[in-house]
Amino acid sequence: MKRTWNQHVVKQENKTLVLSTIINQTPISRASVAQLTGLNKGTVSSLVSELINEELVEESGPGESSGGRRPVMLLFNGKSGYSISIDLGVGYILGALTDLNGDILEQETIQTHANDFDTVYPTLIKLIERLNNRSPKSRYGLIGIGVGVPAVVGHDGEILLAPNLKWKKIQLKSKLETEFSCPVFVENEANAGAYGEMRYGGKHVKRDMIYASIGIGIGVGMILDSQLYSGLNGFAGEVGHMTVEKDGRPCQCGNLGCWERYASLQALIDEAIKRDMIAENEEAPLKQLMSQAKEDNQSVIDLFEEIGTYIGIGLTNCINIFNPEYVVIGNQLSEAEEMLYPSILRYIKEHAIGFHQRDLSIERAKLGSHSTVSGMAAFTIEAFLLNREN
Amino acid sequence: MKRTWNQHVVKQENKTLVLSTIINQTPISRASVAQLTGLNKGTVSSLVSELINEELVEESGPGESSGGRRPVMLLFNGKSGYSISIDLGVGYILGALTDLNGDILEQETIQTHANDFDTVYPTLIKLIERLNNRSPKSRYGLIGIGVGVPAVVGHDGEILLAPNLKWKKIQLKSKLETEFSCPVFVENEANAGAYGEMRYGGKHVKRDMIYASIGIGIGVGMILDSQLYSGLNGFAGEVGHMTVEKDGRPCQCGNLGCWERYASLQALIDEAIKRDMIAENEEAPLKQLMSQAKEDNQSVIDLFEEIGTYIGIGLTNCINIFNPEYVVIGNQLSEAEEMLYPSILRYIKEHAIGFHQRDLSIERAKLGSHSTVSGMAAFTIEAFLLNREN
DNA sequence: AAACTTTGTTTGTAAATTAAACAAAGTTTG
DNA sequence: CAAACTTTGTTTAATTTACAAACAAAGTTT
Repeated sequence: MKRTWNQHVVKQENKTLVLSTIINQTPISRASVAQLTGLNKGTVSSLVSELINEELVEESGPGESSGGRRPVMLLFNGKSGYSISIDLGVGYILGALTDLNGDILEQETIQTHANDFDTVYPTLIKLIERLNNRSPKSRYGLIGIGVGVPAVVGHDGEILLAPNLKWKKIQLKSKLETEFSCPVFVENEANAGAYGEMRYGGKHVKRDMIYASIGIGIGVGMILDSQLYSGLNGFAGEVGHMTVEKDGRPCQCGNLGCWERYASLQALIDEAIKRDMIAENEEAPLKQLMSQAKEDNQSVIDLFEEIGTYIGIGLTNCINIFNPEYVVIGNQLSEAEEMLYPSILRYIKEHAIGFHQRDLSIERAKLGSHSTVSGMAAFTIEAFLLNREN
Repeated sequence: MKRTWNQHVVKQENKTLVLSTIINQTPISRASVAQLTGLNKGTVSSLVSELINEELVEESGPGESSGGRRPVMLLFNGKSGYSISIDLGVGYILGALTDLNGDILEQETIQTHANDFDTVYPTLIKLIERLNNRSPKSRYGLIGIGVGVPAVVGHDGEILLAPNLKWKKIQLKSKLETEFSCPVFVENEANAGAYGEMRYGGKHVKRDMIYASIGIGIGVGMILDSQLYSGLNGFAGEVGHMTVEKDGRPCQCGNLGCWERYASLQALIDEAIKRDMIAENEEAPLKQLMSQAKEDNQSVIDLFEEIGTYIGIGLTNCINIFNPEYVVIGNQLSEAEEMLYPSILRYIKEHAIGFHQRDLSIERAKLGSHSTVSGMAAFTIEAFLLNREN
């Protein structure tokens, strides 16, 4: 007979609750799980034994007694499956093989010279195949593939527009699903970065967070109430095109005075060229400028301060609008932390609403260049763990 | 014996589901409820009979047959309880008595001349008492009181700061709860307005919406995924203090170039005085200016266009950030629709990201000056209907 | 008028949680 | 050091709830 739908849902939810409690509080005893979740000890016991059968949970040795029988500690088994995550950037592809803990086991970066899809796609396929071949044997094998792209991505995983890659309307998700017969997730790179920083970027989960991905362009991922917010069509967060100066510099997007034109890596490069600090075809412009600043070149230092101030302006807007707990700065420009942060922090301190500064932290991305890849891994893993029909 | 928690929750959720289906699709038969919710016919029958006992649902006559036995139509009974909602503004208090449908049965506006709490509070109490006395007899009586204030309100209902009222740290919620022994809800006026427009402002519920309350100041309420977003400490949405011009006009908040300094009613008045269009102590400045504009006073028309353009700048930022389905403009300045909208729409059309314009509508608040009051009613009613322990 | 349809109720069953008893393995205390 | 207490984890019986299926009621169609 078919399962009675709602009872089934209750069980599934409780099982998921038990599993995520074990993941978050590992190692933990059955008794503590029961106390934390509010479920009955018996219920926890039976659900845990199912999870052990499914190889998602393991018993480790006995723990410390607290005045009675010693508890049997439970561990989440992150080795029962693997995910492959890709950070598909402009000029590079970063691929990573992770276990279900999100820990990176293998990784590979490829420098790309052409960005057109027909060149990139075969490279991508081969990269995924190589990573997959290097994955250890496991019960569930490859549980999914996640790809982060600097693009406007629809809710259905379609790449609608990637200006810097010059891509338009590409069904990457369904192509990869056909190729590898496993679930595929495609997301905006800043959204993925935000999620990665929330999940793996610190001791405790961050409920309300703004992740500013400041590279060639600026993207912002928003975590609101512990959930990624992505708007009606799945392409919110184009905060880079927020007006910060009326009748300001023209932007490709058609607007004037966009934040991105003042506070991105591209803006830094453009200004540096204009001011004869670097050559137009400089290979590593950011490194060049950073070393000049370290050599006390005052005009370069001033330029960094200018850019920092503009970053501060945009972040202040975000803070006033969202009142987040954390602001996390990631992607390439965050490498110039030393030169930029003082002016960023100064602007925010002087201009953001006082209330909103009370519980606010501003940090550099803890995962460095792996924010996006880790976020995509988290999406993939959670989709697998939370939506199992079992 | 105590209820087994999770089974209880399932039943409660299903009952709530049945009830909201009846509310949203009224009139509807048991069979249709079963089909819409996916619940079994028997389950629906038993839940409906409980709801009828609780006087929340009524049977009306038989409906149209569709080739078989005629269905018994079910109606939501909005008369089994009443809520009182208050829009506590600067210079006025608007109070309304509503039924559980959110329909306003009685209302009263009081013009206040002093805004200090010790003067306003007794007036407020008397207003609520008068409205309560006028309420019909009903099973549940006064199910709650909702108050919308132009203030930063904490999650616990404390008024932290209301600059225009010059209030600070006022425990309005607990005071009123002691006074009237019923649940009390205090919310920011723009948040309430957003919620009101979502619930009662049109045929279908709006999932992603920005409600801009443009009065003396500017507040913005955000509905994201059908939920009011209010940030970590419950005081997000101070979008009025978003920088739109670097090194621009100074604001009381301490920042420079805040949106509110360019696009609010106060900004309109300030500029009009500066340009000698109205006197400094003009009683109804907005009406004055509107009639001047209607008399083809070009410089006044230009001023409205300027303000409209600035409103457009801020709204464009919101659109680019949130990618909402609807932008709704409410509060006093929305009365000047005629003079402002062309320039607002023009700016947005020319500057917002194209993708985000695809499914976007920009509207004037459908509920006019009742957005806030209706939103507070919705909060109160839903808290009652959805959180009954029964 | 007989056959079919749709609505709504009733009845027996299956699934899942819970409480409570019990077993196991420590710790504390007199 | 043994008896008493504590904590952990399992087992069992009871309870709750939803569901499927049968049934009753009230139409429509042929």
